[in-house]
Amino acid sequence: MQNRLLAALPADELARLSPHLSAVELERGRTICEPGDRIEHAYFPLTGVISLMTLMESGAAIESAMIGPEGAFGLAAAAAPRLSQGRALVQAPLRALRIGVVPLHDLWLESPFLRELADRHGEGLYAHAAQSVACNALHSVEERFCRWLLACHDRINGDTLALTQEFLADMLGVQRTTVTAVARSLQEKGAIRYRRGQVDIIDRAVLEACACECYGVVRRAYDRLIPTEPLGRLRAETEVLP
Amino acid sequence: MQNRLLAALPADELARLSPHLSAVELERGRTICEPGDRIEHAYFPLTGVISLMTLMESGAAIESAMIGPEGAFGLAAAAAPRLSQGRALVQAPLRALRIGVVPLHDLWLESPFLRELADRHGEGLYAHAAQSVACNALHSVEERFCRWLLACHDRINGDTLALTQEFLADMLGVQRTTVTAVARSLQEKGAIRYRRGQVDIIDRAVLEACACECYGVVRRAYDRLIPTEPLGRLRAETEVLP
DNA sequence: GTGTTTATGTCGAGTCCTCGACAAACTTGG
DNA sequence: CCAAGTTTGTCGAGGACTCGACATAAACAC
Repeated sequence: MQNRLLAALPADELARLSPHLSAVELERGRTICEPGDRIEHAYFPLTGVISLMTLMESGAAIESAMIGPEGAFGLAAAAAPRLSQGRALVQAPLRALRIGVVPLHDLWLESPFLRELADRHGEGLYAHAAQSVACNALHSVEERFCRWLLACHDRINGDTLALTQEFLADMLGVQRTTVTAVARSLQEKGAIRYRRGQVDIIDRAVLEACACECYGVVRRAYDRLIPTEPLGRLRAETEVLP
Repeated sequence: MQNRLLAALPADELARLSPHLSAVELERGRTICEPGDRIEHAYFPLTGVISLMTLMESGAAIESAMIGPEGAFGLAAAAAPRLSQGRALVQAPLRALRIGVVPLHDLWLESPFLRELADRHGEGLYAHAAQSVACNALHSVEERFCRWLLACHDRINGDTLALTQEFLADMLGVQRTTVTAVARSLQEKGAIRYRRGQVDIIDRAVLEACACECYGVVRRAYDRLIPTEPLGRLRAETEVLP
């Protein structure tokens, strides 16, 4: 798997970035940023998931958006120093290319492509969060559970997610007992199999049938926003995309 | 009241923008953009509220963020042509300065201040949406109702909001009967008074006590992000802000 | 004023989810 | 193997909100 943002950069610009990119692997559960931390590096996932979490006074931490190989964490800091709004948490084991914000800023100054990609990525994150606002207001826990599994599955290699029900309950902002009930129901439907701390995706079709529209909406938004191949000279400046 | 983004621009740059700014007044209920529409103008509210709504297949339309004199609609289109993600709806009667995306883009090309403000504003919108994700998952309708009223109150002149309970129910993504019950409860507490199609804010302190933390969190996020006075030459590029 | 439309009030059954408590099963470390 | 910790299963009472249905009241058109 490769990173879609890096893949969208023209080859010569990617070559300029390369000397500053270093490969990192981060285990599940690691936090990249806490709220208010200054963003020091941008991460371009190759595989794995970074969850952007909103922290509440009660201690609850809920996922507001998800970043995988289709995007990057910290891209907003390419333009100017930024503090992290929420917590950035490694949700599924991460292989990523990392770059300091200073060299990233240097390329950002010179590359209209990178600037355009950063803007589009920001739009994608907003689209994800905005959809989740409505999703959390309107959809059942089962629908949201399936949506979340699918989004995660898209961003990892393999069909196995390492996570506890307790953890997932936090991400969705619901009780653990509710997650237990939903997980059992989905297992009976043949969509997943789970054991202690692990969920296997058995049948994506069933999951998609049980998920709300939000999964597809967000996925299509990213597909429109983030190209899958390098931007041509003209396209970046003229093509009308949301 | 004036627009905080315009107020944050250096005087000479604002002067360059001025010839292209035209004053507009839009009545409540008017839609500025539907999903997928190309954004043609940016709006800098002087007073009033633009709601960014997420539309669902069911026809439900839920507010994901709110724009008032602290921000602008369509600023993302300053960088490059953009399509509207959701519906932009005039929520409270709007007096705004409007500018075509073309002249806005021209200044954007030359002004690092405008670019920085646009980025920060995008961060603010994301913060608003991300907070709402958690809010909708965790907080009661009464808390969210109060939060919404306060946010709206901040952005208008006066203490009266023209809206029906049905409409507010849609915005919050709940049943109208639930809104009716909550409104009555708040009236009994002396926080508001309402009649057909109208809500008066009587006691902000009571509303704040009944609202969830999200109101303050989002407000402080905007206060950090969007300056209240013109950016100095150095500040825009160096000051560390989220 | 009259009739129509729109907004609000009310009621009750039903559902989804919460919240606390505790038991059972698995995992890990000594 | 045993003890400790963690994860999952289960139960039940209760609450918040849904959903449909219908009554009432205000605003508006004519």
